[in-house]
Amino acid sequence: MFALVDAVSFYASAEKVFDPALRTKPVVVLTNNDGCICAVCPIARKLNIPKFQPYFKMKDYLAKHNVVIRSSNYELYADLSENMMNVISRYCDNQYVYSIDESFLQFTGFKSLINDWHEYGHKIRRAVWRETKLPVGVGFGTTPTLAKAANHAAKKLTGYNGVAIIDTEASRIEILAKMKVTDVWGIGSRLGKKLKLMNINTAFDLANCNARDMGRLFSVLVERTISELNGIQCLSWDEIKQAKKEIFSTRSFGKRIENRDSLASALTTHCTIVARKLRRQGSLTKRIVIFAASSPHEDHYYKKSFIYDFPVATSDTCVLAHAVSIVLPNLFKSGVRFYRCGVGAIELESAEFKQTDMFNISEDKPQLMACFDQINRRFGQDTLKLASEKSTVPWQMKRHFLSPHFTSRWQDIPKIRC
DNA sequence: TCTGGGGTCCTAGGACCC
DNA sequence: TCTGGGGTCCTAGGACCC
Repeated sequence: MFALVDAVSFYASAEKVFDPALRTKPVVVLTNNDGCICAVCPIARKLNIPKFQPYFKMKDYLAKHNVVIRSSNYELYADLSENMMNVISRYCDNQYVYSIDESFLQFTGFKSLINDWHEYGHKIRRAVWRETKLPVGVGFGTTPTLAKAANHAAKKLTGYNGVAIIDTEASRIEILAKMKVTDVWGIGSRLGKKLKLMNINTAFDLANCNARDMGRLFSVLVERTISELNGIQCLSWDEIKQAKKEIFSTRSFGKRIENRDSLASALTTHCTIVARKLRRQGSLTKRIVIFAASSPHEDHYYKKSFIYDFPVATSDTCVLAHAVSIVLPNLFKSGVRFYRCGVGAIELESAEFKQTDMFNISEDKPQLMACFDQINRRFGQDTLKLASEKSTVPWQMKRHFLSPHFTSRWQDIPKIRC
């Protein structure tokens, strides 16, 4: 049995944790740079506010309905996520954190203790609410994809009230028949359109297709999804947990930049993020891509990327940053109003089995990096940085509606009056 | 005044090699 | 009469997720 536990519109719920006055109000949260709406709380959902619409297009509508707007406060969300995951981890013997607000659970050693999955799901919900004030949905299923489907039912379909279980043929059919095909994990809007032409509308319709045929028609992913919907497990626990094959850091700028130094400092910052993620995963990269672009919404779209190969795989921030300085003269073009840039590690290998070079030309300083990570983990991500990142950041994100840093800044810690 | 997220993986097609 | 393989690497673009 698998479970998927995730928060109800996590970012919006997170905003309500330390600001209880918001709990009865419609709240939406915007992406970086206040670009799009990325989280809509259940109250706001009733106003038919769509996700991933540009904010400026919805601005008037939100104002008209007195919707509370917040910029993404990732420092806060990361802390609340950690608290939430810790509580959940007590209820299983194997947890995989799949995204900031979702985790898959396995109960191998717990089975004898659980005689009622329904009651157990509610137990998890109550504990998370009691300890973190975050509402979660719990879905149980015999495959990861069915657990995802049950989770969808728990939160979106009427009558489930936060917990749903797919463990029998009847419960499987009941839930899948009520789900749109595009609500299935792995089926997006594009595939949804094509499936509709084939008269496949619900998750149950899809489950009844021949997996092999559909695999040939679309992709292996679709084939696996169909099998999983039929209770045939294709994604093993290890596969779910598999190390990432690519690691990217990209961002658009708060305002356009046109000078070379700013672009250099932004790219260096992306290097530090990518290198940090690599080290956390225990990976090294042999190859990175460095890119910069103007806005695709403007005329004269400029986009350029360079591949940089390292002689020896690395996860050293300084080595990655050096690659930026080499590539930059070819990437930067004066007159271009840069809108976005990024760095991606695209050929990863395990740090455990590092291939060294006969002449030992590696410039990695693993101990320095370990120290670097330790200090930044303890005192905040910006405590130590490369000089080339610069301290003044003209390209910083727009976050006009930011809530206080309740958990990560002394002066923002909530005060309780007795 | 101007404004449009961020991350990961897969596939198809071309180029090249033996 | 018609016919010619199989593997790897690279890249761009598509698709999905939250």
